[in-house]
Amino acid sequence: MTEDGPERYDPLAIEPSIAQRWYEQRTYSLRPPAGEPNDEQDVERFYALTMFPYPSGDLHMGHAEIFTIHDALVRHLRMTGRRVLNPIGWDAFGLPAENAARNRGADPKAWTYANIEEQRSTIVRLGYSFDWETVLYTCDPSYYRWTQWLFLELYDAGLAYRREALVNWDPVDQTVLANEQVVDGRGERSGAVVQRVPRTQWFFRITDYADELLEGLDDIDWPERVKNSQRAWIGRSEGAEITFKTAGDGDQPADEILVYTTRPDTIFGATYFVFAPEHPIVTERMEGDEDYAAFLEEVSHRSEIERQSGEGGGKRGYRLPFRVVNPFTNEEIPAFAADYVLMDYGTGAIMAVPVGDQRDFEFARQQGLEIRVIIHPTGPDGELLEELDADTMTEAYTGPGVMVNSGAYDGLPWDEAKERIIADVESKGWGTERVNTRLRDWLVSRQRSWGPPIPIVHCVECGEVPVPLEQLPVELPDDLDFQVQGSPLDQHPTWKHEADCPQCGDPRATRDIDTLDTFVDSSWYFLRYLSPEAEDRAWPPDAANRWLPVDQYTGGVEHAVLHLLYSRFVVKAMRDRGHLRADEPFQALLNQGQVIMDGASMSKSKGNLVVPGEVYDTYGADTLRGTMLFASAPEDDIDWADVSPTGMYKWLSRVWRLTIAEVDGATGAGPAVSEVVATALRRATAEAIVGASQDYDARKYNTAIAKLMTLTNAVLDATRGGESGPPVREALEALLTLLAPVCPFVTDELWQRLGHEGSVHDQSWPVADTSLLVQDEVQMVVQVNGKVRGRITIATDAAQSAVEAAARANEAVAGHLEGEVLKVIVIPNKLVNFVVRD
RNA sequence: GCGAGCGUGGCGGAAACGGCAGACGCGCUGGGUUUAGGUCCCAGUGGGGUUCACACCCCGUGGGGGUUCAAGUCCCCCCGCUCGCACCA
Repeated sequence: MTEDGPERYDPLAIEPSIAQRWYEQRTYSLRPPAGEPNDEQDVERFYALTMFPYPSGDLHMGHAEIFTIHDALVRHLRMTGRRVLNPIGWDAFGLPAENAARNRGADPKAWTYANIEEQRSTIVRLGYSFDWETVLYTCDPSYYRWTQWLFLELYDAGLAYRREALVNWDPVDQTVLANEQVVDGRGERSGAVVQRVPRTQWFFRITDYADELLEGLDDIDWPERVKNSQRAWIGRSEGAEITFKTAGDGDQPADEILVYTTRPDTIFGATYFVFAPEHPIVTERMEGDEDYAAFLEEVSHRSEIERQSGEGGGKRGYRLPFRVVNPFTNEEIPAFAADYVLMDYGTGAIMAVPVGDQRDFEFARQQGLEIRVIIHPTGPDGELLEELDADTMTEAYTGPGVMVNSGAYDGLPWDEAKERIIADVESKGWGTERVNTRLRDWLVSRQRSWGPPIPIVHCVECGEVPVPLEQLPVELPDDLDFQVQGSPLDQHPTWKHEADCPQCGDPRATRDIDTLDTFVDSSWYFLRYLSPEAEDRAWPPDAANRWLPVDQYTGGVEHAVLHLLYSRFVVKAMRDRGHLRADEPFQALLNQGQVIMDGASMSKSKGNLVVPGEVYDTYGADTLRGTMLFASAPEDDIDWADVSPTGMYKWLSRVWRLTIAEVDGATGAGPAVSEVVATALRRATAEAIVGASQDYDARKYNTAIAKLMTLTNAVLDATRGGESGPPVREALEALLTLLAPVCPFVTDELWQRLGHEGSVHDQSWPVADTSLLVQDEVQMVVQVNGKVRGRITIATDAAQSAVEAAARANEAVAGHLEGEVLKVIVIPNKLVNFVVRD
C-alpha cells in the first residue's frame, strides 16, 4: 500500500460495520414493533420470498447464490417505490439435528440454534436486506403450535386421516417416507433402498385437490419444467372402471372385480387378467396356500430397483387357480397375480390386452399367452396402414387404429369405439367413466422426534381424539434420549402417558407418538411471516388477503414437486376453510442455477468446497455478490472454477478510485471536462440508465453489470487528465444508484463520500434524460448481397433516396456495385442492402 | 423408452422485432509506471489468406438441408450434452 496516495478500496474496513448497523437498526423492517407488516392502503405491495434455509451448518455457496439474486431483486424493487415484504426464517425441524444427537450426543435444539446463529451472522455479513422483525423458527413452540393447528384444521375438514397402507420404510433413517421423498427406489435423504411395509399412518388427502392442482398450473408464472414435473407427478388419465367377475365353479360364489383401464376400446383383446399380488380377493382365495405365500414373500422383497431394472427375471407372475369372465365376450380367461400390477394405483387389477399394451405384451410372451389382434393401425386420415399379425409382432401397438374382432364395434375408429364402449358399459351397469391420478395421498407422519408432535390422543374408549386448541402446543419434552432403539418420543418414560382423553377423561389414553414431516412445517411458513408473534391465530386473514399470493418466490429446483406441491395444497385447503382467499401460494417462481466446481457439485468429500466466508474474507461481500450475478443469468449454473472474483474486485476498486478522485477534484478545483466530453459522458450515463433498468426489470443482472462497466469506462475516458465536474459527478451518482442492489456496501459508502446525507438505498431509481439519446447523425451499414462492404454516416431519419445516394457514393461500396442493381433494401437508421446480379 | 431444455472465441457469457456475430469480463500477448513482484495505465486478441503499410478478401454460432434481399435467431432432418419421469394399466 502506498503511504500517501489516495485512499484505496478496502471492503473489509467498511462492510462489517455497515452490515451490523443494518441488522441492529432493523433498517429493512416493514413492521412497527410487534405488529403486522406496515400496510398503508395506497402503496404497491410486493411479497418477495426466498426459500428459508435448513440449519445443518453454515451457509454454503448455493444459499449465497439464491440470496444474492433475491436481494438484488428486492433492493431494486424498493428503489422503484414498492413496499416489499422480505422475511427470513429457519426450517429448523428435521433429521440432521436428530442424527447429530444420536451420533455426537448433541442436544438437537442447541445444535440447531447454534447453526442458525452461524447462518444468521453470515446472512447479515453479506448484506441481505431481510426484515429481521419477522424471523421465525419452525422448531419453536410458538410456530409449531400453529402447525398442529393446521393439522387439526385439516382433520376437521376430513383432509387428515389415519389408515393402514403399504408405505415406504427407510431402514437407515428408521422412518416412513412420502412417495415424493423416494427417488429411484431410494430414500431421498439417506440413499437407502426403501422397503414396502404395511403400517398405520397419517395422510393428508391431497388427492381431493388433484384436478385443481393440475389446472392451477396454467395460471401461474413458473418455469415450464417445474410445471411439467408437477403435471407428471399428478399423472391424470382418463378411462373407465369396468366390473369383471370370477368364473363360477360350483361351490364358490363369483367375486366382482373392478379394473381401471384407459383403453376400454381394447376390451375384446383382453386375453388374460392380472391382480396385484396383495389384492384382497387373491389373498382371501389363496389363504393357506403355501406356494402362493412364498410367491408373495418373494415379490415383497424385490426392491423397486430390481423391479424396474428388469434384473432378476423381469416381471414375476403366478397363475391363479381360477378364471375371470370378460363381460363383453363372456369368455373365461386365465387369471394371474403379478408384480407389474400395483395395488395402490387404479383398482389393483387389470384386464390384460397384450396387443395394445407393452407390459401385457411382454408378460404374454413370457408366459406363452394368447395375443389377440383387435386393432389395425391407421394413418392420419383414417386409412389402413397394415394388418397386425399376432405371431410376428414384436411389440404392442399403441397408436391409432380401426377395430377388428370386436363384435359390434368392428370397423369403428378406436376413439369412437372408446366412447361407445364406455357408454355401453354404463348403460349395462358394468362400470363408469373414470378419471384417475398417479398422485397418492401425502403421508405426513414420521417416527422421528425432532418435529411437531401430531396433536392426537388415542383413547381406548373414544378412539382417536384431537387435542383441543387451547391445549396446543403439544410440546416436545426436552429430555429425550436419542441413544435408544426406535423412536425417542415413544421410548420416553412419561411423555406419551401425560395426556388424558380430552373427550372422556380416561387416564389410559396416550399421545400419538409420531411427528409431522418437515414438509408440513414448510408448507405454510409464508403465511406465518405475516404475523410471526401472533398468539391467537396462525395468521390474520386480512393480511393474507392483502399479501398473497407471494409475488416472487426464489429457490432451488429440487423442490419442484415436494414443497411446491404441498404448499399449493395447503393454501387451497385453507382457502376452503375460509382462512384466506388466494388460490395459489406463489404467483411467480424463479429457480436459480447451482453453484458447482469443475463441473461437479461442491462437497467436503470431493475436496472442492468453497464457502462464502473464504471469498468475503478476502475481497468482501460486494465482490462475492457481484461475482455471482455477473457470472451468468440467474437460472444458469455457475462453475466456480470459471469465475474470477479478482475481476469484480478490480472493477469495484476502479469505481472507488474514480469516485474518490471526483470528490478530491471538486474540492481541489482540478480541470473541468470539455464540452464535447461532457456531452458524450451525459449520453453514456443516459444509455446506462436505460439499459441497466431494462436488464433489472428482466432480472438479467449479468448484462446490467456489463452496462455499468461500460459507463465506468466512459468515466475513465473522460477523466484521464484529472478532470472533474458536474457531468462526472452525475455519471458516478447514476452508476452508484444502479449498482446499489448488487453491491450495497461500497455504493452506500461512496454515496456518502459524495456528500449525501441519506443512504443510496433510499434513493429512487434513476430516470434517464432520453433527449440525450437522440442524435443528429447515425452510422448505417451498407451491404451488397448481404455482405458488409462499408459504412456511412448520415442524418437521423434521412430519406431513403438520400440514404441510397450516400451509400452508392461510398468508395468501398462502389467497387461492389458493378453488376446490375436489382433491388435496394433500406432499414431506417440501420442498414442498406443492395441486391446485385453477379 | 417418453417429456423438456441446451449446443456461439482459450473461458464465463452478449446479441427484443430475422438486419454490423462475439457486448462486458476473465485469460493471454506486447508496451508504460515501479528497485522488483503485485497493483495501476495503454494497445492487441474468432480462424485463415494477403500486403512494406493503410487497407482488402475468404471462412465462421454442433452437422446437413430449406425459407429470405438478409438466419445464431424461423422451418425440416441428424448428432451431442443436461435435466425430469419411468411397469401408473
